[in-house]
Amino acid sequence: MNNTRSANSVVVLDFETTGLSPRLGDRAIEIGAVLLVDGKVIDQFQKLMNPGFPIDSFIENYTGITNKMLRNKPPCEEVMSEFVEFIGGHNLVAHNASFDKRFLDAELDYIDKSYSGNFACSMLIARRIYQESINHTLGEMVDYKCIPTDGVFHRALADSEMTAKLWLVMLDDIQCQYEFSKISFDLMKRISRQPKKKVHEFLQKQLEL
DNA sequence: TGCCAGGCCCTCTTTAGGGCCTT
Repeated sequence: MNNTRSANSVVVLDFETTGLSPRLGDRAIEIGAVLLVDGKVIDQFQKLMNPGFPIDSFIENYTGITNKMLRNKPPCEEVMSEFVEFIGGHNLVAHNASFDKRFLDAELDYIDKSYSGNFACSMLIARRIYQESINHTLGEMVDYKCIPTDGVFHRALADSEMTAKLWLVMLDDIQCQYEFSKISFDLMKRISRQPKKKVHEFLQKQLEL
């Protein structure tokens, strides 16, 4: 179902992990993701995984994921083998994508697998198009854009669903403000790379092309 | 030996420093 790449499809993902750095031994403990096609969620993925060592109390409190919950869960290698099939050839989105990309790359290295899609970062785009917001955390963006939630934060599927909604709101806002008939994933990536002060000028120029 | 995230981005910048984001 997910093995084809569409210009209008993207997998929005979020990891919960044992810490901030795979290079220092941190591992994934949960992956959540939704597949967006033509602006609609048509599939989702959520699994807890056992990192092979106890998680500390900070992570238990931060995520609500406990050592007891992970005790009988499959190892990261097994879950990530399933998840790479879910990703297929789709492009990828995450909030602060550099973090999730590091963990995705590290976990797939363990099982000698890879993916072909490109990453876009919803946080970098939000910083450019919502420059007046006090900050650009996922929680603040949800409040700022009045995005409905079920009140769950810092769990992988809930955060990936909120990021997906934010992604669609940003597409809609850009499309309405600049009267684009269609906005590609590649254009969103290019927006995220523009200097903040030149984003407006960049988008206006795109309309003239 | 001991320490340890790392990419992005702004500014009192570029021979740097520090805040923002993610867990």
